[in-house]
Amino acid sequence: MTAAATRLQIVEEADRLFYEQGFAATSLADIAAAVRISRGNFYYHFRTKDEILDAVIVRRLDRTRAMLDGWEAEGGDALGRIRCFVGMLVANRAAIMAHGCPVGTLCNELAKLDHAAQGDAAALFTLFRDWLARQFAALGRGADADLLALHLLMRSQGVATLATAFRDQAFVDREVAAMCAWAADQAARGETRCSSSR
Amino acid sequence: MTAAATRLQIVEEADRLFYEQGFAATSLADIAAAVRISRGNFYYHFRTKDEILDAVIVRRLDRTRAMLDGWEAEGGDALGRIRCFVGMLVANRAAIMAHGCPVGTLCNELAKLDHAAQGDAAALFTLFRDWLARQFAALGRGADADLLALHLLMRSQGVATLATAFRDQAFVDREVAAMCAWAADQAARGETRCSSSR
DNA sequence: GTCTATACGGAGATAGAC
DNA sequence: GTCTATCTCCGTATAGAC
Repeated sequence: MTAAATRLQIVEEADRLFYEQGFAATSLADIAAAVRISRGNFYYHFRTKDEILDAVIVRRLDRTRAMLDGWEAEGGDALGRIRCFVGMLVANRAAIMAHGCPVGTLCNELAKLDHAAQGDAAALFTLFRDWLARQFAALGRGADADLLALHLLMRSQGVATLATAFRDQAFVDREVAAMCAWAADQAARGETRCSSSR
Repeated sequence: MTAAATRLQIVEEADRLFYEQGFAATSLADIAAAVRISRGNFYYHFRTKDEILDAVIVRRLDRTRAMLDGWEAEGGDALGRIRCFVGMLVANRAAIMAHGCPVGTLCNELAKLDHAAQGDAAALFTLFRDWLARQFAALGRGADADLLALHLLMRSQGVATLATAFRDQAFVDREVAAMCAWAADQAARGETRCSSSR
């Protein structure tokens, strides 16, 4: 096995386990068992557990950027792209009901640990925030695009937290529909403003 | 020191530390140091760490009930009582930006640990949910009072999570104002339905 | 690159003196 | 009731053979 391949596997399994069990509750032994290497080998690739966390966050940032770029490339309109974002809650419903939102729960955990990587994890939110703001701007809501982005991000986080606590699929579906309706309404207001300013 | 007094102090300090640092990250040594007892003494009052968690949740349930009863007794209308709920986000803003919502973060952590007390922690949410539903019912929204309650609870959770990640006071204040406006709008719809059905 | 063996500290929990 | 001393296990991390 090449060093890069093993390293990648470690990061992949760590990513999954940190999400499912949390960062602190996941031991290096857990990760080593998942990758099927010895605990000792581990330290050839990373010096500390925190270094793995950094690598996991970098991986998540990369994959999130790729996902957002993919939605952008699909060729729909901005409202359709916003629906892609909201659709994550449906696509990952089962995982979210079991383990919450990967971003929100990581940020919460690192905040409680007062961990140095707090800011890096929050950058994941910023990626979504800025991307959403660009979509709202494209809908003619440039003036408060960032506020609308934060609002939608906020609702997705609330849905994820309650979905985990209550394990209620119907609740998720209802709130997702409400978020889509809200987004469409915001888009309509953007249109109105355009035509009224002509 | 009487047994009851020491026990109470343990639960109080554990409550605070579980909130600030998380359940798993708080050691019995941390709690013992805060209460200024030895680690050994600890086991005179509780057999396991999980038993302390149970006691902390019971305490939180009791205090939450008392708080909700207090808002009920203050004598305002249902809309005012809903504003009391939303106002928690402002009153506890600093703590929430540092450690998140006590209920949401506990539920998230216990879900990841697949902990037996998951359901007990979720009962804290149910307390707020049912209380809010009663307020919406009083506003003439009996038909979808529970859905409205869940929606408001959802938004409060989303605000708490993003407040922790971004540490943005202005965001909290804006969303709180939006929640109050939304609640007033829901109340108005309740009124309308009443008058139109006359 | 990967392994085994091990050091070392801190966790939860117990025993028994006072 | 509270203490000190101790047990055992598991965590991260290191050393050195292969």
